[in-house]
Amino acid sequence: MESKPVREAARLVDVAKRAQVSVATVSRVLNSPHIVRPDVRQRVTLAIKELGYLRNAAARALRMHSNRLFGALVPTLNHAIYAAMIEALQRRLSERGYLLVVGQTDFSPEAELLHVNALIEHGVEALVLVGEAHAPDFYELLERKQIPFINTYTYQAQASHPCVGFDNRRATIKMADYIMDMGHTAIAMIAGICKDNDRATQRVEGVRMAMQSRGLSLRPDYVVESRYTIEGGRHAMRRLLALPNPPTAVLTGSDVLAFGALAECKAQGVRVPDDLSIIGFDDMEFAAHLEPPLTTLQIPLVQMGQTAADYLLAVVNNEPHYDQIELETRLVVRNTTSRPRQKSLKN
Amino acid sequence: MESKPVREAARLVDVAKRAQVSVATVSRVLNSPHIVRPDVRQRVTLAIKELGYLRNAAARALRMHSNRLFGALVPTLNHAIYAAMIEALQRRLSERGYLLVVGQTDFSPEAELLHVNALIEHGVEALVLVGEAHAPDFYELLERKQIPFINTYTYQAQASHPCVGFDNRRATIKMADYIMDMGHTAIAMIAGICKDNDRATQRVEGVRMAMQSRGLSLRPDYVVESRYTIEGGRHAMRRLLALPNPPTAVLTGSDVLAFGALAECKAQGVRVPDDLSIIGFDDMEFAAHLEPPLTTLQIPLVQMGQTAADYLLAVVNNEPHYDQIELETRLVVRNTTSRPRQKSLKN
DNA sequence: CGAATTTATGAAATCGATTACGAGTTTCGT
DNA sequence: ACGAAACTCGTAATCGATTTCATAAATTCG
Repeated sequence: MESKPVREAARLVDVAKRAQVSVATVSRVLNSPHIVRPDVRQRVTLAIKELGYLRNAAARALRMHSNRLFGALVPTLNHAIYAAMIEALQRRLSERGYLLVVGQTDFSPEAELLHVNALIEHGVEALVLVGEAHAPDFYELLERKQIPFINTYTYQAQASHPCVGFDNRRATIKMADYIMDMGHTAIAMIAGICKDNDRATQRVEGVRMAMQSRGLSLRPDYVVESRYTIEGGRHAMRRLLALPNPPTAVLTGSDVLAFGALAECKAQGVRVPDDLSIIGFDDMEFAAHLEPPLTTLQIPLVQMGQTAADYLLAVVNNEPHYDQIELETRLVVRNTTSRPRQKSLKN
Repeated sequence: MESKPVREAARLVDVAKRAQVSVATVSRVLNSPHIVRPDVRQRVTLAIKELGYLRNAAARALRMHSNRLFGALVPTLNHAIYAAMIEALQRRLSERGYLLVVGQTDFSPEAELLHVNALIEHGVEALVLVGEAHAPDFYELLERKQIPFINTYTYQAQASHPCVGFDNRRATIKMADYIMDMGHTAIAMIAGICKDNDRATQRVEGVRMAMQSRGLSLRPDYVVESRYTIEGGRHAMRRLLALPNPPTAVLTGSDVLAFGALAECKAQGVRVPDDLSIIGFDDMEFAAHLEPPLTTLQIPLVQMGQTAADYLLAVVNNEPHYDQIELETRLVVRNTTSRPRQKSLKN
């Protein structure tokens, strides 16, 4: 059918030939149109349109040492909190003409290290990471390759690496203080899996610290780790309710866990908040629509994605910027928290 | 501080020099190690390690006309169904040594067209798309540039483009048949925004077709479109309940909408399923944990992502493949559906 | 042990866009 | 109308990895 074997993609020289100019000129109308005479510019623009010419980014990147490509490594995209951050990040980058390639680490530093090699080979100019705990080789590699990056979901004023987010310890301290102010002392924590997860670990630490500073202590059997699923939350709550002395308040490391905890309570006839108070973490959309509406800690996910983008954009363009950026969290009090009852649960 | 201005990144020639071989040889140990003598290979491998050499993908892509880079364009990452598909897609691609760049179209064909140019310039070898309705120029561009692609979340045996997913009409027909079999005739639909969204549109059509084939018709005021949020679902349900003759069953285009619908019912004291039946769409994790557990249609999101990856991988490697792939949906009956009551709701 | 193969290696061309440098052209003042 | 300054534009080198082709080394075999 096809008579002439058409070159699938028009190149700069093809445009040049058609517009009767040199490749340099075509390149110029592409990159700095103002230095090209209007009539020539128009001829070239026309040729570009007619041929449907699109730049070859590989050639451009090779010559320019820049790709307009950023990378992001998150534990998984299948958790709303990461997806929401990435959504905002991608959107902002796209506005600035950058592309985003995503990788998933499954909460594993080894997987992260593996991924980052591929990303660097592909010439990403900057990286968005999650958390501050990365493999030792990881930081070393980024340093050696001079790749700007930023840790998200984490903040420490004295952090030795760029970061944007919030202090995970202070976050759960806020939750614990609130619940202790209400009079609770039997406080449990349903956390994410802490291994290789600095955020989950710090959230538990925050609760522990807050309790200790009031002379209380976080009992080991009151700390249950679980995967970030509703089922995980249910399972953890089941364990807590089976204890001889169940807690009167349960703090969680995620709204998803709180969802599960709440569901299990209802299944077992434990009334929330009368018998038991629950606090979530993230303030996802469903939190306000649970029954009763969930008291939780709001996290600025969208702002975090945008800020991460802005930070890296500033760095690669040599613009001024702060290296540690703290964002606000906010305790949203709804109806899963109340003062503890006088008598203990088992009665 | 820095005495000698170290070249930030080692190149192939640097490795060659250090290993006392030519660049050709280094390239060979990288790409087809078996054809180079073991001792030489070892020397080269050592040099690569010592220098921390990483391939320059731009140069490689320029020469090879291939990037090991795929693209995906989804409406948004902030909806679990897209995020879950992308998660599976990315995972599979990563196993095969490919990177994935993601873009978001916000359900807008124009945004999609804009994005795809950037993706092609960056040399993506193949594209994963959502739905079958794309801008006219869009298909033409992909055709001209010879970029393999596949439409997801959609299936038609006679489709003129590659696709993997399910027939959205048949999906809601299944739901409607089920609810009609139970005796319902006053059936409403809470759909997504249908403009520029072929899946949402077809889901409404499916309900309409199923009803018509039993001599019923879908009343215009029983179709409410709304954004894919819980609040959107609540709002839509509020509209339906305010009708002079509210429906006895509500089909939805998403579990998120069903969540909202259910929440609104509870807020208004409408008992589900006694007064009103609700069916979701997607079978997300929370569906099983709502109160009562949600009857819904299960969608093979993970399988869809994997299959899309496998399809495109097969195409770019000239392996055999089917162009239209149908995946199974399954009605998961839980407790938000029952026979309608004898008397109408308003009584 | 030397000729015929087979195998391993290197030199150089190539992919496509950018840009320093220099040549050619226009503008302008006097 | 002539020369200087200001613009435009084209030639050719360059980015780094791959690969063809030719040559050198190793192996086989009579």
